[in-house]
Amino acid sequence: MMIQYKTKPTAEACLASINAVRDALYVLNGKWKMPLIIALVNGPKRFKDIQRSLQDITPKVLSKELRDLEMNEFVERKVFDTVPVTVLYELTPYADTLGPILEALRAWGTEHRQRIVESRRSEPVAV
Amino acid sequence: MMIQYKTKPTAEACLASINAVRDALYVLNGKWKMPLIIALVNGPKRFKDIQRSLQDITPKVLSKELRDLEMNEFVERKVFDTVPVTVLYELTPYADTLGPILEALRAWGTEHRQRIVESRRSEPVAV
DNA sequence: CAGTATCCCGCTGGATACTG
DNA sequence: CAGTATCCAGCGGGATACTG
Repeated sequence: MMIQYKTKPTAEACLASINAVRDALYVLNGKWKMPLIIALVNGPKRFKDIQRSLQDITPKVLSKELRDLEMNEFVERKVFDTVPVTVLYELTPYADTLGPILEALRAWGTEHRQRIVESRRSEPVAV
Repeated sequence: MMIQYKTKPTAEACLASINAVRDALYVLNGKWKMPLIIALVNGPKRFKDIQRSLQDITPKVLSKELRDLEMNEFVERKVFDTVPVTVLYELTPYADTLGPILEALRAWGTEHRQRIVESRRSEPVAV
């Protein structure tokens, strides 16, 4: 059984789970948000450094994703008055509450990749 | 700290985490896949019943999502030779490995909704 | 460095209607 | 019931170029 219920699962409990997951996905949607948060786990980073961490994200998209994360209070933007200007992006304490989600995704993704690789190995080679 | 590392986190470990999460998101992407899986947690369901569980999903989209989940071996489609035909969709054991992800999303989504509701309460009412 | 400005393509996914 | 067919809007998101 996937989700452990204290009591026998009712249709209402199931619906509540579905809606809770939809709420979560609503703010974590898209290709980049969760990887981006992970990129900031080890401490604040600059715009360009995040771009490097995420490999092939374009500045437009990164900018938009960072704004989204700011609006949802996952990320704080800090500007330093240097020349040229320095900007740091830092996770908020609220972002830390995403820990279990990210860890579960990381663990599963690792296993999943392994599974794919192994199934490829046992298949006839397609040329 | 969001993700617990056995040793001091290196840039490589961070990159590995990012890629693992990206792998996971690749097969779980979109608005419906995870809610759909939850809808099947309590046992196999028929097409129409899934549609009802997910409220406003259209048959076209549901059909496509189910095919995607079948391809990734999360769901098995079983046809029964009744009149009219009966089709059941059932989770595979592999879908069960998603348990921690879904539970983490459910728990976080529940808290998050609560947080939003509370912050709304303390704000001036916008008319 | 830290972004913005344009352009644009493809996919997601909704509306509606129809079929075996 | 269990879908498919068509049509279509929106936007996620990439490419490229440019700015303070």
